[in-house]
Order: sequence, then C-alpha cells, then structure tokens
Amino acid sequence: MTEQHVPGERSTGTRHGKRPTMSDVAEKAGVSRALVSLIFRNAPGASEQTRQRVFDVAKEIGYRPDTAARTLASSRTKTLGVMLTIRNPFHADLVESCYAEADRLGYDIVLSTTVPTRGEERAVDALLGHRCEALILLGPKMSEAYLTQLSREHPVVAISRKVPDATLDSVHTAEAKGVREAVDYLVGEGHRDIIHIDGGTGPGSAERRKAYRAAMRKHGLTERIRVIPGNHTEDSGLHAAQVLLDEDALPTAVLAANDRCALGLLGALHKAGVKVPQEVSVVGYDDSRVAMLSHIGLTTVHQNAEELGRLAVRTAVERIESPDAPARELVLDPELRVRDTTGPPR
Amino acid sequence: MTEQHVPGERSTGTRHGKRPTMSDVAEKAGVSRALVSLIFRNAPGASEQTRQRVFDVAKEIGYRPDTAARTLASSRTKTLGVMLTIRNPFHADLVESCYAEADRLGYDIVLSTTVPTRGEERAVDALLGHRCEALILLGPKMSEAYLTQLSREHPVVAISRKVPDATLDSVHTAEAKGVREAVDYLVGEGHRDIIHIDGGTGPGSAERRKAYRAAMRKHGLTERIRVIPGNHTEDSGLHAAQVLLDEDALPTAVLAANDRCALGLLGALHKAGVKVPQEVSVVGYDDSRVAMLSHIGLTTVHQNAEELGRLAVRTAVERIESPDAPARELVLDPELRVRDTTGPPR
DNA sequence: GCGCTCTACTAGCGCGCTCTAGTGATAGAG
DNA sequence: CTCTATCACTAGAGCGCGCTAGTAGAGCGC
Repeated sequence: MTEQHVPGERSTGTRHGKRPTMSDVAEKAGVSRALVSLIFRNAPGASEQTRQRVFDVAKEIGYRPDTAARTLASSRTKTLGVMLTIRNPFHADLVESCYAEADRLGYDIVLSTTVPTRGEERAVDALLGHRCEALILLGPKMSEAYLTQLSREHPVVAISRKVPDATLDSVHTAEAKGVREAVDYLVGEGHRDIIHIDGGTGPGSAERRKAYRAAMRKHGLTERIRVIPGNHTEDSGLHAAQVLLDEDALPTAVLAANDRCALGLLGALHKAGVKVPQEVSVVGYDDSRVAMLSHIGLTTVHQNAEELGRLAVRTAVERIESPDAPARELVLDPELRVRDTTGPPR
Repeated sequence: MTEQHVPGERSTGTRHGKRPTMSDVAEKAGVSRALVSLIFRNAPGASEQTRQRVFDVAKEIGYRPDTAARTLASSRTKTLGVMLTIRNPFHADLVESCYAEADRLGYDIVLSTTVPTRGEERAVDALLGHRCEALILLGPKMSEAYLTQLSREHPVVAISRKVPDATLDSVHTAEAKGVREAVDYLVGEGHRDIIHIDGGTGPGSAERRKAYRAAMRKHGLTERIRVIPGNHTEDSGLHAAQVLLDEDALPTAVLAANDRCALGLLGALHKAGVKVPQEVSVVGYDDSRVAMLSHIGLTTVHQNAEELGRLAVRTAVERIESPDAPARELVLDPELRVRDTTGPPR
C-alpha cells in the first residue's frame, strides 16, 4: 500500500462548522421556527412567497432537517426497517422493490444487514433503535419464539418465511408448488435419481424438503429420496458436491436449496470435470438476477421478487394502520424457469 | 396470489403499547434516570449490583435505548454512513469488512443504497439526516463538483474513486497496475487483438481505460487498441457481446470493465456458442466473491475488498478526529488472478 | 474532632425538532 | 358595526436521552 498526501484546500470554507438548525433558517428568513418546521413538513399554512424564501435561505446556509430530532419529536416516523443479508443477491432484488413501493406510499426505509459478525438480533435492534414503525424481515432465520415475541411488540412482516399460527404477517411463495413443479419436470425428462440439498433451518427450507419428499413419493420414487443437509450459501453447494463426488455414482439430478447453493454446486462440479446438464442436471431456487446472467443459465424456480417486495411493504403499512387486524399470509405462485442446467439424464 | 387469515392471538399482551423509556426503567428499578443512562452508556459510576438490577428491569419491560434521542442529546453519534449500490456484489464484500472494522473502533454503521429510483444524492441526504460523522462512498458516480462540495462540509472517504487535487480521502487500488498486469499476461499468452469494454463514467474507469491504452502501446499494439463503451453492470457486457458478434471476427481477448460486465459478456458469448477461453479469453475486474464461485472461474484483477473496507473505516475515523489533516490517498496493489476464462488465443 | 478523597448516586438543562393552542389581521355576512 | 371565518403566522411544551454540576455518605489519616 502506498499513501499520498494531496495538497487540497483544507483550510477554506465552512469545514465542519456547527450544523445549521431550523432556528438559523428562521432567524435568517425573519420568521418563526415553527413556520420553518411547517414549511419543511409540506404542511399547509404558509404563503407561497414565504415558503420560497425559506427554502432559499435553507439552501444558502446548507440546512438539512435532522432526522433524529424529527423522529424524537413526532409520533410517526414514517419509517420501515428492512433486515437483509447483504451477500444474498435475491435480497438485493427484494430491497429494490421495497424502496419503490415505500416511495409510493410516502415511507422511508432504513436497512440493516446481517454480516458474519453481526447476527439477526443486532440487526433488528438497530432498526428498532431507529423507531421503525414496522419491520420487514428478508428470510429471517431467527427462532420462532423470538420472531413471535417480536411480532407481538411491533408490526412485523416476514418475507419467505412461513410461521404456523403466527401473529405476524408473511409474504412468500408457495414453496411446495415450486418444488413439485421442478420434480415433475425432472421426472418428465426421465430422471429418477433426484436428490435434494436442503436449506437447513433457512426460510422455506422445511416446506421445500417436505414437498420434495412428497413429490418423489407421488412418482413412486420413495426409495430414491435423498436429502443432503445444506444451507443457503454457495459453500453448501460446494460441500454437497464433495460428498457426491466421493461416492461411486452421481445422481442424475440435484435440486438445490437456492440459487446460491446451486452456483456453489455448479462451480465444484465444473472443477471436477462433470458436465452439466449432460451428466447431472441442476435446479436452483429464487431466480435472483444472477441466475439469469450467469453464463450458463440456471434452471430455477422463479420467485417474483418485485411482487414480494411490493406486497411486503403494503402489508407492513396496512399493519401499521390497523394493528389489530388478523395476521395475513400472502402466498405467490412460483414458476419453474427451465434454462440450460437441466436436460434428460445421461 | 392467495391470502389466508391466520387466527393468532392478536388481542393479548403488550401489542404496540407505548414504547418504554429510560424513566420507566428508572422508576421500576428505584433509581434516577441519570443512573440508568450512565449504565446503558457503559460509563463508570454505578455499582455492579445496581447495574445488574437495571439491566434486568430493562429486559423485563422490553426497554431499548432510542437512537434518535441518543443522537440528539449527544454531540457525538459515533456513526459512519456508508453509501452503496446494493446490486453490486463487490459492495457486499466491502460492507462486510466495513462493519468488522467499525465494530472494532466502536462505531455504528448506517447503510444507504442507491437503487434505480433513488440516486446518490438522496442516498447521501439520508445519511446526513442521520447525523453520520463521516461518509464512506462506495464507487460514487456523482459529479466531481458535488463530491468536492460534500467533502468540504463533512468528512468523506471515497472507495474506488480517485479525485485529483481532492479535499477528500480516497482508498482505491492502483487501477493502472491491475490493467497493465492483465494486458501483459494476455500478450504473454500470445494475444494481440485485445479489446477493452470500459466502465463509462464509473469509478476507476478512466484510469483503467488509460492504462489499457498505455499497455497496448507498450507492446506495440497501438493499432489494435479498441474500447467499447460500457458501464459497470451485466447489461454492458451483454451489449458489448452483441456488438462483437455482429462483426466479422471476434477479438481473441476482452478486458471487461468489472466482474459484472464480464459475467454479462460470458453469458451472451455462451448463448451464441462461443467457447471461452478457446475462442475468446475474458478478464474481469474486482474479484468479487461471485467471480470465484461462478462455475467457470473468472480470470480477474483482484482487489482486496477486506483491506479496502478496513482502510476506509480507519481513514474515516482518523478524519473525524483530525478534520484538518491533509487529505490522503491510500492505494492498494491489485493482483491478477488467473482462473479459467483465459488461455492462449485460437 | 477535622478535612480530605472516593464511590454511588441525583437534579436538571438542552439537543433540534413537531405539534397544539393560540394571536392578530383582513374579509365578508348580516 | 359586530360577528364569524380564514389566513399567515408564533409561543412554548415536550419527545427521550446525554451530560455537567452537584450531593450524601463512607472511609481514612492525623
């Protein structure tokens, strides 16, 4: 690493002077603080002329409303908290659509991500500290007890996680249906040795696992049922590949926990010289944008991220407005997207 | 979409009751509010016994410190604002390491992402509204004027963007060196028709473009120089592929603007039946974790995300502590990672 | 006894804003 | 001319906390 010192004009200007407040604007514009407040809140009760003058003064002295003070003073914060896992490309899709819908409904969004060193509880604490009016949790892995507790104290919407008899709203796709379609399709192509890498305790995993078993049974393939434990990261795909490659024979098709898992699996298979889909077919889950873009198009179960995000925000806002309405579960239909990682068995 | 109403136990419990405050805790614990404050700030001056009792009471009544009130009351917020583009996997890598370092230094982080409907200015406004003590901008595309202005008013650290004669700190890799290494390597493999898809106005693009030209010239390939305009998204790779495929002959190697661009390109080439690396070699830039995991390992110029994030946070904190120190430019060496998308020309 | 320090705590102001309850000025109705 | 309505604006309380200044009491040396 090298380090350079840039000359620059350090000593000039307003550098780090005290941040201007509403009072500064008021004084300079020759009006009361209350009026400035009113104008910045877009509330009626100020003449167009004054309004303009206040905005001009504000711009001139570089005033920005202070979110903290605003939050503290007002009963409403008009803020939604979104918990996500920044590594997850599908979450990126969801976040984008959340923003769009929140904008439409006049809400702000604050993000809080989990990272390896920062678990879901910390992420949630940060959001609640910001006085979010509702939480939107993207694929939460937290315990059911904690989730239930949380939803008793705050409006909570979970995306991609179904909680039986829950007190919280949830928005997700019909996991079972997606898996069933995938298995039906693979069987239709002639596969019989279809295994499943599951998502462990990840959101939706239990349903997918169950649906896989049911679908296999339906096709009379009960004895071929096999689940390799995994999770929702690339690593689990990699790991599953190692397990499979150590054995005598590969299955002809693999149903991965999600796209990330599928990508990890594909990477490892490719390194081992296994041809996809000639030797093994691979199906993902999510259809995050990367799946589409990867140079071999991944066959995957499409979840409508845009709609999921939109509905989650709508549901959150409705929940804020009527806290005691019964909990809702919104279920979208998934759709199998056949691309290039699947074909007839070898 | 289907909708279900879940019974749930809506009417019980503390649902949405007034949020408990420090006074509630104080009262219930039989101490003054000031003492509770002190305890929650981890400040010395309370007996271990009282401390424990206060924490117990707080937990019992579900008290959480209010970030807004805390921010408002204290001069310091100990908060760093990070602007990112959530779609960008490289940013995910950076954010993770920022968190780790901020944790170490006792700072909080608040995230603000750009999305298609929410530009950089809005993202920055949100951060400043939260009274962040410094801004860390991941690959900002904003105008130089705005950036300079911003850095005059607040501590700002830019990652992956170099601003000549700047008043702001920047942390980035030696773009030129990475590109030079890539070109040297390709030429060493026997390539002569090496083209570059550039990153438009994206961070680092100008330097990379310039370095590409210089490197080609150095190898006596001045006449083979060719730059296809692009940007830092998958789409630009796709688009460049279309341009190239429409022509009589493909180049033997392509230096993409970044990994995302390279992935788009690979996808399109694959669909067109062009073999990589047999017919065309492809080199990316960033080495975001996806590059590694993609089932064909992408040859790319590695940027040390962990170190970049770490240094950005350190620099931001140092800037907060000494606002008038000269601006610094921290430059890390990149490193070519040869994987599977490159080889000798056809 | 005195003054001293140290520990464990409390009183109360003010951060920048929102929001309710006003005030005064002008206009139109009766 | 009074009465009410409307408009443009203001006064001031208080949101939940941090923080400075202070106090009460215990312990200690002399």
